[in-house]
Amino acid sequence: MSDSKTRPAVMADVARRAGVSHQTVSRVLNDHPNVRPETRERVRRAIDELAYRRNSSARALVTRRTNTLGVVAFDTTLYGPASTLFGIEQAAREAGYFISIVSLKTITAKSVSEALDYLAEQSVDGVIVIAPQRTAAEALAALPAAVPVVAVEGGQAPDRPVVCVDQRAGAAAATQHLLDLGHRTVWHIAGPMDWLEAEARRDAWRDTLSAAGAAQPDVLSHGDWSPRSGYEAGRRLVERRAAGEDITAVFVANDQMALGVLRALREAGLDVPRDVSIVGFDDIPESEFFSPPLTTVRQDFAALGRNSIGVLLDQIEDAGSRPPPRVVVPASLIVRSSTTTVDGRESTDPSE
Amino acid sequence: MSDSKTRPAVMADVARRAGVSHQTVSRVLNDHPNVRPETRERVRRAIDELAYRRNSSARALVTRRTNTLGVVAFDTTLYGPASTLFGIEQAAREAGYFISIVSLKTITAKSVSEALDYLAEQSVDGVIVIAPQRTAAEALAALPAAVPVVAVEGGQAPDRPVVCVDQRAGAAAATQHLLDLGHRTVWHIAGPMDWLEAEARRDAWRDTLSAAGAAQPDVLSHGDWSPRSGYEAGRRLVERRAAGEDITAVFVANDQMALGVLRALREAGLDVPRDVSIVGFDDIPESEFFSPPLTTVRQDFAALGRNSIGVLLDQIEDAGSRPPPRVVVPASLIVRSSTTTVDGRESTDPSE
DNA sequence: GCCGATCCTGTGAACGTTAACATTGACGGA
DNA sequence: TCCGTCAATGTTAACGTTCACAGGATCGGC
Repeated sequence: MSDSKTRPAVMADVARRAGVSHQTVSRVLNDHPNVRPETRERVRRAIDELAYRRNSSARALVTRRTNTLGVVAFDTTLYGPASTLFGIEQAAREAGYFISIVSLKTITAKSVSEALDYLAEQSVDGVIVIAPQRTAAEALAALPAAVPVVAVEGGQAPDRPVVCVDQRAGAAAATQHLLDLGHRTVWHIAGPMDWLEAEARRDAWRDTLSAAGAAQPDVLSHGDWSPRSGYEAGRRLVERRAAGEDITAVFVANDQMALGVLRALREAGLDVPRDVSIVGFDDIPESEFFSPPLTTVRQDFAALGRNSIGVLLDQIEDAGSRPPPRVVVPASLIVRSSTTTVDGRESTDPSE
Repeated sequence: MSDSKTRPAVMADVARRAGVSHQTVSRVLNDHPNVRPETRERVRRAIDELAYRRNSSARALVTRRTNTLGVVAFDTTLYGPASTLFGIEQAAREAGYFISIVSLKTITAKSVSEALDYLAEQSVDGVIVIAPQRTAAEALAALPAAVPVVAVEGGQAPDRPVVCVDQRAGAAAATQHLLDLGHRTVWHIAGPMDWLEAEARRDAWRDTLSAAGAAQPDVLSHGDWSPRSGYEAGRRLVERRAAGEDITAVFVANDQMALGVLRALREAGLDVPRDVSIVGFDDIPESEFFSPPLTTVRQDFAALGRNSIGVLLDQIEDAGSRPPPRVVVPASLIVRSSTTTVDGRESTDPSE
């Protein structure tokens, strides 16, 4: 006789049990004010007794809101994207939204557009695109916005909201730190030029050197973020030093590549920081335990995620009324032992 | 006159434009065979012209299928979970399913149960729980299964399908590798004992020593997977060596901790692998560029993800008819330069 | 030329919720 | 006393699909 094995209870069942109409049940569910406390309580009890859960599809059908946000990401295996995603998910759940995710293997205009299509099919209420590459940012800018979209690290999309870390400030701090230590100039191992972050870091490095009146060497090498490419860049660095080039300080565009550089230098018998000072970018959990522990720039991914959700929800609330905001999250220099004064003393204190 | 600014087209609009009934449109959309090719084409054209997309909520309402799978994960910032998640997402999308994700900050019976509730509210068709901890696995086992669930790394849940990496085989290979190099015995730095993987690796390490007739030292230390905890374990190792203990080979439960160990050993003036051989577990991208490059065990996360989805879809198809499967994905030893023969020669070739 | 089978298409009714509007009392001021 | 207001509740109609069923062609076989 019990309904344990039959299909789950619906609103009408609850209504019957509580002796009210289904609409009253709906009102209780949606915290509508005009319900007598006593009635509300009765409905609540009926809901509990029947283990009723409202059907989200039916609700979405009539409200035209799925309460779901889409996220398009690229290589969520990397520390940065993974952390950003995590931050986004936390913030979304807190705001009562579900997160539906699409991870791209390759990032092209086509794949980005397909991902958005895919999410549109699920009728998400809004989309966050983690688009650190020029291709992705451009693809995004070109797309007609059927739903609200915010880009994370998405360059200067003219009329699209963007949330990003202050790459330039981070890179400037890294470069300035090395200059403050007395290095005549700072070399740079850059990330792939398709990446906006790589470009921003390189530009800020150049500008900082320029502002300090220091020599502006060419980019030593363009890596692909991987430790391997850092290793190769490191070997090139070693060669150029052997050829007489005066390289004492290097700003590497991310920590993983910095790891490869450290390894190449060690193999060549060079000591970090005595012979060469190294600064990375990202502050991955491993960086503190590299040999030596890496001076690097930390990005606040949690804030990035929170702000993305914040901006997106704003967009959803009042679609297109306000101008698209551009939110910048700070980055901070973390000084460890891979940097020292140019004369090779052990201290890492720039004031010494 | 155009409907560009009005609300999006629905099936009836398409039907009208194609001169058919809405039901025929539905048939075209669902690849129903009994539609004249010519009609089908006409409908297709109308769909394109109106940029029609079917409403997934309405569809879900009547089919009782959302085509969405839930994933409950813990700390998706770690390489392992992030990779697993990536694999799951790829496989799901290929199978035509959406992925809705919940990342837990803390993993308790309560938080797991809440996450499942949360996903149930979204009426997902099934759930994958990445539950590498005993707490999670037990919470999962205790929960009544409203929807099909598969556990990834979920221990021996008696009547719940489980997909996992062959931790034991991986750990055994690591230990045996060190024994084959001539080490009298192998020490172990374990992961947190709440984690099933940590336990499996430790047990397999013990069993391998036992089978080889080697001495079975106590676990050197229990870390928490972090480089820092590995560093601390490494210092303890150094102390015990200084106290005269004969420690020449260590199997560390993951790569990040192994990194910390490497650092502690280097600080103490010990050389890896000359003084101590180290094997890790996970093969994170950085491992190849540690100093020295780390011998480790690689897990096939992509296969893990694919299989999870496969098993889950099977469960959804015929709920509870077949016995819950247990799928094991292989792990493979990757030999690099952090291990060598006991007499300290440089070679890493066990046959030498 | 008829008949059943098969292919194609249309009609009407779900699915379970919320929105819009209607109804009922109770209350207070004129 | 009467009427307007407001709080509490009920009634009915969407929302946009798919499902079940019904019908009209078409075809092959006799």
